[in-house]
Amino acid sequence: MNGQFQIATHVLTLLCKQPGELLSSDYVAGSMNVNPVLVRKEMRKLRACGLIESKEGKTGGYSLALPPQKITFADVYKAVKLPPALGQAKNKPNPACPVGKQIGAHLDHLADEVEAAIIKKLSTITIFDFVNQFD
Amino acid sequence: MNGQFQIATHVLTLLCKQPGELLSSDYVAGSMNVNPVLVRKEMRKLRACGLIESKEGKTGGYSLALPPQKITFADVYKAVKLPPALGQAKNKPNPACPVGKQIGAHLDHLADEVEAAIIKKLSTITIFDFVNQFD
DNA sequence: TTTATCTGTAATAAAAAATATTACAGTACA
DNA sequence: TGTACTGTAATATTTTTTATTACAGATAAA
Repeated sequence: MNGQFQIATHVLTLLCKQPGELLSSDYVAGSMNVNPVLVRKEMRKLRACGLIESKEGKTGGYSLALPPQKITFADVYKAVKLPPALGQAKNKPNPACPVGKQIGAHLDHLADEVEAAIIKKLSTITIFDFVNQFD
Repeated sequence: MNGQFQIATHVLTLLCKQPGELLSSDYVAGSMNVNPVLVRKEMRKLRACGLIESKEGKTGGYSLALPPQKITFADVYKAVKLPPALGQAKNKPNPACPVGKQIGAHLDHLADEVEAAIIKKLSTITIFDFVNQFD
């Protein structure tokens, strides 16, 4: 189970709904029953990609760095860096086998195509679109 | 790390390259440095979806149930049943929060769209295409 | 200037998932 | 009847994810 994308999306949704306000990791974590440190870890990734900003110290917290119309889920997906959708083999196949020798490269190519398809789909949906679905 | 899709693809590739022969789980497992029981588990899924056939007893083993031109990676992906590409949250968000109350349904919808995009892409590539890439 | 409340980060523990191993019943062929 | 497979369960090991604890550093307010 991997809820990193969900954490990132939840925070971005809250930030989008409360523009101007700085939200703390404790507040967000409470709103989603998750540990505050996990929230801060995801926020680090989002900040590294320029999607959010953070302020330290008392009255510190997180805010959007871009208008929500400019943030797509492709940006979120890339920032969060989930494991590949098709998984990843742990063991090296037998190089003496003609199939084993080559299959790694072909599987990598297939995985790349799938990641590209995911990103293409996600790039069509912004945080703004997502939040507008809420009542 | 999840190598189930890779195991299934590796076996299907070997079966495609050696048509008519029955391959044993031990043979395949040795060719990819993986445990034979894992191979048999993946084969059960592929058989449940009608992609392969198996024969018990001495001289038993696995073979394709369809011509490789008829097997797409979408079939493989559905058979193997990987965890969702966007992950899945473990904890239920706070229902008292207006965002927490609704976000699950919206995230599910997004996940469905991504799975559909993956399957659409994978449905364009057959095992036959894949194996033809090999020297 | 001191205190309170945040972020940032590391270290460690606990929980969950994937893989490996062992074991053995059942099947089919020689 | 012995051999070599599949099918499957039970268990152990390894890996990954999540939770917890701890604390340094930053910033605002008392």
